[in-house]
Amino acid sequence: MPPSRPLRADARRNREALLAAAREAFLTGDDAGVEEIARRAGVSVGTLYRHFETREVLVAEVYRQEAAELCATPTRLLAQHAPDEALRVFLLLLVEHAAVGRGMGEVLENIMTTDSPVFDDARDEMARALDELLAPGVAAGLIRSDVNGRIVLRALGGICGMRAKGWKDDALHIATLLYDGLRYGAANHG
Amino acid sequence: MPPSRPLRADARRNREALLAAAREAFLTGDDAGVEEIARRAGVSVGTLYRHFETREVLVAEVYRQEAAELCATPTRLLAQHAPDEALRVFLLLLVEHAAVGRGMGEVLENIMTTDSPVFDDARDEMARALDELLAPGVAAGLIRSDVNGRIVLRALGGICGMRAKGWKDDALHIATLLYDGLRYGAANHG
DNA sequence: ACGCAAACGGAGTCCGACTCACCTTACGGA
DNA sequence: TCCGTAAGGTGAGTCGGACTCCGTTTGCGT
Repeated sequence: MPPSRPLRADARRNREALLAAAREAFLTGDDAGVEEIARRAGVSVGTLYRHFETREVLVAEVYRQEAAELCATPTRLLAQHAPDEALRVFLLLLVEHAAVGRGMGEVLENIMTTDSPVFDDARDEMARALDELLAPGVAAGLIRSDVNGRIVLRALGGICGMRAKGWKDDALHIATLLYDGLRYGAANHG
Repeated sequence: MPPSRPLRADARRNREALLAAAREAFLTGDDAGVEEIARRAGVSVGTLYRHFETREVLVAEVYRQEAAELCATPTRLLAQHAPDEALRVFLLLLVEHAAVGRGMGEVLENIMTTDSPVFDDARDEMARALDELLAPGVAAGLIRSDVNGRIVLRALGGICGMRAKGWKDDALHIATLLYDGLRYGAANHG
């Protein structure tokens, strides 16, 4: 049920501006405070808090859109690759995605490693996308059957949260380890 | 070079008390602030900061001791198990260790996924311990050769940072995936 | 045009890490 | 044994960032 009454025009504009400013801030990882985000959006903190209960909710909202985009790729990958290869490509893609800005990685980590209801939507969506990616691999005996989207999601969380200097190479390396782990117990593995 | 002059008696006592209070607070995960830790140690914040530059340094110091204990186990495990089994047991042990208190997990995550010089000692020590554990497995063809302690450490970081409710089961599951990933490319794998 | 609910502004509160100017005390030397 | 002094301790205060509150402004239905 969408809000009983549509937003007033100025309110909708401000909401958009806030999301845009927040996206800019979070994805480039310049960890701006709420004050700064509001300023860049041309509104006051009060307005920011009218639209988003907490900073975290704003973060979640920004990221929900990114996640939606990411969640659309499994279908595309499955159309172009064998199930196991599609999974491998997706894992690497995720690391790339987290690498765009440090902010992104932190949000991904929060989505993946916490229970926070704020991220429920994004989490469910991504788990579903991963299930979609895993199922054909399992069916084909390329992927072990004792895993599901949620587990893979949680396993990826750690990778995305890495904050060390040479983290991207390490993350790719670890994604490969995880991928191989996912194939290890498969019917046709070897 | 240890401090040019030994600590005065009262200073040493207070330092001990602070470490004890901090250990208590961090390992039980009741995330106490510096004020509270100082209070429990029977000193003021000023004194806390005389001994530890920042809260993080205090955390690091508390954890260095835990890490040292953990780092001693690989040798013991190798004496009792085949190299690959020793590695498996160690990974599970680490999850148990992180489960003791939520605080511990967070510190482990920081050690593993950041570059913070504050944790250099603990990190080096743990990477060395893991190398010690990996080497015989690689030599025996049971573990793939393209990994090292640092990589495994970073991979584990994510697991330890998990804050969700049913995290421990998931963590064990993921540790298994990682373990299998580490065996996947081994000479004798299959 | 008018009224008013919806939305906005921004000074102010809260909270936790951290600082600093001043006070206290251990302890080595006379 | 007592003194000088530097090491050590104290806690009110600063700082920064998330969040709140209420007086003011404004879109929009009538």
